[in-house]
Amino acid sequence: MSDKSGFFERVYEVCRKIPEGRVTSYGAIAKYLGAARSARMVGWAMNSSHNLEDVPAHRVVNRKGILTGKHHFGGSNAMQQLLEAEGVKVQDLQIIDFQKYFWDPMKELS
DNA sequence: AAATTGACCGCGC
DNA sequence: AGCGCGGCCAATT
Repeated sequence: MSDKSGFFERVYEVCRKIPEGRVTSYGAIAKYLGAARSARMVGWAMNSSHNLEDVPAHRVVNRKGILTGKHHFGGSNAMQQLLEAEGVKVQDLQIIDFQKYFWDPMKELS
């Protein structure tokens, strides 16, 4: 652990710090890591994080609050179910009041 | 070993 | 105001 050799390890760490009932965007995480332009990389990190149980990737959505990666959660609406189960209202793969549930790592963690 | 994709975001026209 | 493209790092084929 403490393997800072990878950009991913850092992403996992932030994802794990996401409180329940809260969501964040790829760009926010990327920006917190100092790579605002590497938002795509965050998506890849999640792909690996899929093997890790400590990383709630279902709390990570895109900038619009849309569950872009719900297809990677098993091909079902599992991701939406998980969010709703935590108190986040999701409609048609889009989070309602996304701005209200938005959790900024560099603003909350700072 | 090289080329392409990948759960994105911000800017340009 | 709407559509398109380039950029970032790494993994996959």
